[in-house]
Amino acid sequence: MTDFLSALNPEQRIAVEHTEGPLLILAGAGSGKTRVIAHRIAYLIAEKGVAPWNILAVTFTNKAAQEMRQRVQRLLRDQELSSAPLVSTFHSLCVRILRQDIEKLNEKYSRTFTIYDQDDSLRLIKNCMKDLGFDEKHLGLRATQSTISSAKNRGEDVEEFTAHAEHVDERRASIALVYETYEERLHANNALDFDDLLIKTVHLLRQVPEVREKYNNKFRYILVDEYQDTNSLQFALISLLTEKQQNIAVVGDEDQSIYKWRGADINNILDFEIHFPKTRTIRLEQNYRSTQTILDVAGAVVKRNIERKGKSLWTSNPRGDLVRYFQALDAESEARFVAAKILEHRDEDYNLRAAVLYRTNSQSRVFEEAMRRAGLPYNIVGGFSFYERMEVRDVIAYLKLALNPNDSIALQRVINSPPRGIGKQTMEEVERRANDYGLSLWETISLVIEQPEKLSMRAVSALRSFRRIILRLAELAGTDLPERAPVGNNTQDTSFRGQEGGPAPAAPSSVSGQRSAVAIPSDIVKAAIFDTGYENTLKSEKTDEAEARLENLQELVNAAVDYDEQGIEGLREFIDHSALVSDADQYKEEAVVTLMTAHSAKGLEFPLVFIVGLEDGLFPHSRSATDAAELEEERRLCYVAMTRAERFLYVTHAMKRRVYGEELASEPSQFLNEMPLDLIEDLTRGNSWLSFARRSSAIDYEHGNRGSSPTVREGASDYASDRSGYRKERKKFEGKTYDSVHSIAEFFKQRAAQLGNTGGSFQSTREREERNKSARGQARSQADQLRRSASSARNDNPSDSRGPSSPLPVTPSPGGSADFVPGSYVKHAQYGRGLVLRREGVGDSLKLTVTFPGYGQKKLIQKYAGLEKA
DNA sequence: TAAAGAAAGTTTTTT
DNA sequence: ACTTTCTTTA
Repeated sequence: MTDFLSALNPEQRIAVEHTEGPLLILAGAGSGKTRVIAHRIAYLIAEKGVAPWNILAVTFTNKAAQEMRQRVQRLLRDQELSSAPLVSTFHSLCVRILRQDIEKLNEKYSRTFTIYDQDDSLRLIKNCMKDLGFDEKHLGLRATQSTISSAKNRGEDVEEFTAHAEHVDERRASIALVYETYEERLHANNALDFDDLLIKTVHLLRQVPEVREKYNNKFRYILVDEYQDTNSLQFALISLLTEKQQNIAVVGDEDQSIYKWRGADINNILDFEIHFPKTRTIRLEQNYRSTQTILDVAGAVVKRNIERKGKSLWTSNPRGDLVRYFQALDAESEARFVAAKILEHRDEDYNLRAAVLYRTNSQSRVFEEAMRRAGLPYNIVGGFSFYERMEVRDVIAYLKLALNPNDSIALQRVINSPPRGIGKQTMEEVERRANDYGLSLWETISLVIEQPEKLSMRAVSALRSFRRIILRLAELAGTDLPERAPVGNNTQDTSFRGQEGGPAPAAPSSVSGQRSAVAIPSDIVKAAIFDTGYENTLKSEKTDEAEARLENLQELVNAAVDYDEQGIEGLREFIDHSALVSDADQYKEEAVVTLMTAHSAKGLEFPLVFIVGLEDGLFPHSRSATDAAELEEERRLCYVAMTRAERFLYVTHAMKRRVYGEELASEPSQFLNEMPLDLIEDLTRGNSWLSFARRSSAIDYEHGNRGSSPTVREGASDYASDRSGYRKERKKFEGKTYDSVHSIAEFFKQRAAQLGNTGGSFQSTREREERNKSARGQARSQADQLRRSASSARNDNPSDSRGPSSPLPVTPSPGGSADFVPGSYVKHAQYGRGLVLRREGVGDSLKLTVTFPGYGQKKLIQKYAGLEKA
């Protein structure tokens, strides 16, 4: 028999052996937590004789669940098992429970409920807003969705939210109305959104003792991964499930909490010992993944967080190489650099897996192109997942309709795709009458065919053919449908589903009178592609794009084959799966290069990691800039990204970047400044932000120098020798020099002060005044200035490089002289001719950001820099 | 009604 | 830059 303990270190062993009672495992990055969970499950089964079906392990992503399953399976490959332990995500666990027992909740939901993913939910909210007559722009569609979602996650139902809203403001009151309508319609569609999956499960467990009892008895041992990211609903769910046994083991790391924005409550892990009094706590602090250097650099960054208990992570791994840094000109050259480096590494070790981690999905495109050009096979996680592709969603919508024709969102999606002559006007009429009668769109269509009223014959026959298609699919799926919609009464009986908690739909008088054998899932999927005319329409297009779409649909059929044995329940599972797969699930271990967001990378590891786009406003993201807590979350995210690396870590940033199609200059990320510079190797050719940061310790002064250039002193070029001096020596120049190097420190201090951080603790009064002045100057639209400078830079016409006497047509900054406006050219004794990008402050503290060819961007104090117009 | 062309919004992270 | 949505035209 396998010895499940010998491969573990002492702490890991305790974590595995402590099987009874609450257990909190505080596991640092790379400390082998997945290993511990897998061993624990195997140990419970093999050594403690626990039945597999009494074990539940919960993760956040399907990918993590799958990995866990495989690991357990590998450990137990010698055992004869009657079943496998349940390893599931929170959401699929909820679906599993609800598909069994939701009818016991007595909220008139049937077991055949539909799951609305974010996109479906957004469409529904949109419909609600439209019908309520709210202006989508004014209220903000997405903002409304996220407000409602966070209310739901806080456990605020419509009544509570409305009660709060009435006293706040009009906007919130409007959202309350949308919330109310949204909930009504979800219910009328027999649909649950992602939040509902958790909410309804918690309700069910809370309100129905018999169900709670059942699952308490079933799941005698519960394990939760990434516990720091659980929200209050997930906590409630876990508490309810383990109420009786209290055999609950959770694994987490406060430094890797990156989902606060989604309602994750860090207190769940911090207060675990309070929630579960007899908790045994174990710390796993030995890192097996990364080199000492990578750990040191990552640790130095996350140490800046104040909201942190702090723990020490150590490793017996070698020091390894320095972290490598590269400053790119723009996003394209950044991507080229990354591709070139991956190729280089592959010359050494052909199987070296690499990851490129970015903050936002929009950054992925350039990297995709660069990889393709370099001939590197890559795998992209996120962005457009397979199940998010239009054609796939369309076919899934047909399938959803086959199982539940009252799903109005699915119906709206496909009623006219492929085009079958049911246009906007027709749909508006159908929707109007659906509202009047209080029927679903599907029911209304049946009614409208009988009584067309305003509708043209053409529209009616189009509707009739659509109805036939759905009836046919429903028949294949074995869904019982009433021959006709309940005609005539205009009461609000919108849900023909079971009033008494039963799955309702009518008597077993199916369409054709006799029930045909239910088809297997893949056949129904095929029918949804062929019988709907979808395939023919795509085929007749004869474009490459249509070709690709057809291939995707073929892929969908292939995916469905896996569910064939399970019959109609298989189809339902197939559809559930399509709603619940996440981006991270597309990650394939075999891929040479994986492109993904830092968020998606959580839980993964790679020998070679690139963290790209380390720029102010991007990473950390500008949306986090106003809030110190959010900035700390960004920092944790950066920490997560860095600790993915096993052997080689690269950090890069670009000088400029297109945002919304506009080119903007970018500053290096403050996180770069937080890395120990002596552990970083600069791969930039020529001058970079980093080389200036290093040189600062060797610079005495730089103001007023003309002609001769004493600026860069001895030792400045061999920064290798004074790497460590940077921070310490910087202080002595405070408030004296305003050269470009100083401005870097100044820049970061300002940033810290804006965030209300303690970063500016050693600033002088004078500096504070300076900052206040410059803040006023900054108030002007940065984008506007850049647009101006960009346009004049493009135009090399000498008349555009006018001196102070004829400035560009820009508003002069308040109170300042009109000299050196953004867009004009200046001459610097050392750097030569440069373009003014930005100006801040007035009078003596007038500062200019100037870009000099070959030297990059500099921030200069006009008074000292000795600038001339050029 | 559908296709083509114009305008506007979009990008933080995700189950 | 790119995609969705609105407007015009056939």
